[in-house]
Amino acid sequence: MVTKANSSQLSERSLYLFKVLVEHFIQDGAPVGSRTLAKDSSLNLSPATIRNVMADLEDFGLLDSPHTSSGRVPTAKGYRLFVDSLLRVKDLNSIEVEKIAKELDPENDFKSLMQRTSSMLSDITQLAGVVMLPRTEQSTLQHMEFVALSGNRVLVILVVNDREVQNRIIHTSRAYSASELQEASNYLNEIFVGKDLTFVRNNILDELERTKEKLNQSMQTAIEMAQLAFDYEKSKINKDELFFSGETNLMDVAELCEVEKLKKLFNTFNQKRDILHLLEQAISADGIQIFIGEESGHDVLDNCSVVTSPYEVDGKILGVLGVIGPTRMHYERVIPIVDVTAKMLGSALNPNN
Amino acid sequence: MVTKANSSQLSERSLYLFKVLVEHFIQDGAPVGSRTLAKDSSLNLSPATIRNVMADLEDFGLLDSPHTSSGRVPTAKGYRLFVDSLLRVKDLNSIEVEKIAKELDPENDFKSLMQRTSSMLSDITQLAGVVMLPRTEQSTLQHMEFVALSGNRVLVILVVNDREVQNRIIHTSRAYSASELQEASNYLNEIFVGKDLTFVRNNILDELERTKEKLNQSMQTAIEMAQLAFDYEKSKINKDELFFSGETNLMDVAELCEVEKLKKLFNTFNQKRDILHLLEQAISADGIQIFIGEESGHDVLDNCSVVTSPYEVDGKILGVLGVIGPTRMHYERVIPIVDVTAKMLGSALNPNN
DNA sequence: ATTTCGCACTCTGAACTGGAGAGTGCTGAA
DNA sequence: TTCAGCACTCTCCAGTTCAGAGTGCGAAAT
Repeated sequence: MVTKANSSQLSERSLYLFKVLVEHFIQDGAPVGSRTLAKDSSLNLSPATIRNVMADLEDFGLLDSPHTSSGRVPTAKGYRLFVDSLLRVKDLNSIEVEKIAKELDPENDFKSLMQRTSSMLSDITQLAGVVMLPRTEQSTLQHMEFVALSGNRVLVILVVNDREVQNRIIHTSRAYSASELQEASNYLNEIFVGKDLTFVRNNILDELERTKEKLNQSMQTAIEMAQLAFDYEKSKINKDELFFSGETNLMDVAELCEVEKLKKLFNTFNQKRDILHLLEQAISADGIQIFIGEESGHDVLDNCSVVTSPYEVDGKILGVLGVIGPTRMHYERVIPIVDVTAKMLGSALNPNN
Repeated sequence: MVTKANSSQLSERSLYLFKVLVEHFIQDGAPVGSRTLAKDSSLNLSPATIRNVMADLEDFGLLDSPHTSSGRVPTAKGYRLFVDSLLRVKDLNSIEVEKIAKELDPENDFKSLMQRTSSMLSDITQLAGVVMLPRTEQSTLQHMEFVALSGNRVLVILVVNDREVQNRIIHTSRAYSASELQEASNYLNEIFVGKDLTFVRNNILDELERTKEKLNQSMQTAIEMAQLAFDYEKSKINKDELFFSGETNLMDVAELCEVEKLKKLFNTFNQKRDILHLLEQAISADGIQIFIGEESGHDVLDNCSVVTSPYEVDGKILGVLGVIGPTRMHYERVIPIVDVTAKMLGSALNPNN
């Protein structure tokens, strides 16, 4: 299968025309025909010439025609070329930067900051926004506290990693007084603060058993608390968190507006698993990463692209955020928005500012 | 406009036929014609007779025909009559009761219990499930704790109402040591535990100022903490919480499967406001409450019904849960499910069991 | 050698058609 | 009061047609 184009490279002109075509398609959503492209390109070429070029581009796998006689549409490979080499990213105007900055008020607590970031992303792009906070490999216990509730229940509060708070309620065999619990938590904090949570879970009982000789009331209490508190610990910790927003924006996208497709897409969002998996791939990337259509490996995202960027504090990557939309999205606008948002979220999360 | 029916009451037979019609329609979703109904009713009446009855029912506003020559469909008023007087609720089989019970494991903490309840509701009904935890008028402070974080930040943990935990991070003017914070929280707990949160917010500074004479380090710390911690308190507290599940199930419902309608519906879910408003109406109802179509007053819910029930602990209503689905839903199944779930959630939340 | 023109061809989508099927309302007879 | 008969209405579907947009290719023009 030798390609008809007589050079293995596409000419400057072909690439230019390809770029114009993609831009036109992104704007309109309708397949682009030779006549339209001839007018749009301001190259003073006739439709017939354009047709030849388009045939070449099709041979290169950059274009496709939905049927014998309709205009051309970019393929996934075409989009890839477009975003990699042809796209000129627009700068954000200051109003938009301002708007982003305002939403990312560092005063907010962690979760609502994530939530707001994702909602801001969807708002400003009119697509779906997503922010991931990945499972932290290392969870350092920073503080531990027990609060007595009614009915033999005790509230356990764990502060980990200088920011996260985890609560759970445990049922105990008897009621404990506030001072007993205070003593127990003092005791446990003394031993385990600064240790990794996995370590704590694995060693807490041994540790306490080992020092059994100086067994006293507060120790006994501590043992029961620790046992219960870390019992189903495993299920709660190490769980990625994902914040979505603006899923409904995707309902306006022509490519997706069949109910069946939408249902699959929304179910994928709700399950979170697949999206997490996708975003995890982006976490090691250096900056903006773009998954186009099938590239993501999830066929629900067939007509979708995902634009992501990791966000970091002090050079340490904390998570990934991004935007999910149709393959046919305004990359030149979405890319800088994701980029700026990632940087700003990073600095909003920096405690030293 | 005199009705053609010669009595102002519908006959026993008419009501029976109406019931059969509604059941048939709920099953099939297609308008029911006289022939079909004649067969279904096992009354040995000819289609022509049935037609007369149907005309009467239409005069009463219970039925409607989409166009001149198609079968009849129940109106909102018709559904109302159906669920109020005609419906015989099925008992749940023990397998389903078992399933519900298993999901509502009382070990779980508050939020995830709500979440699981709603997800279980949607799962078992194949509709959308919703659980509301309404704004608590009364928020009693049960415990208060400060944890030092890096970078002049302090984590404030408030335990209120014997179950809820609220966290926020405040930025302080200088770094505080753990023991300083411990002292401050001890001090504040001593004074304010058991008080209403609104009261605390309004009086905390005065209170501390009043006792200024014995001003010392821990007092000063306490003042700064309290000031910051309760500063934007108002925005966090008194916020209703709403847990949705299975919204995508509604995408299968024929009546709603236009993208435009779905979008409006999903946006309504996301905003939560309207749904909260609706559920708040149900909170004072004694048991199961059903909103049919337009009755809800929200026109996004035009083709939807909402079946709700409050759930309570020790006779005190805690919140409302329910199911949202098409008007054409299997009420005889959904109603007992909502009913049982509400009761079981109540008992799962009861600390004394 | 590239570009262009002309032409036959293909495919889509909207508009129209006719017939089958389901259902109705009404009238007059049982 | 019930029912059979009948004319009528409306929907839905399958064809058919037709304009419009676009293509590919060969031959002419530059």
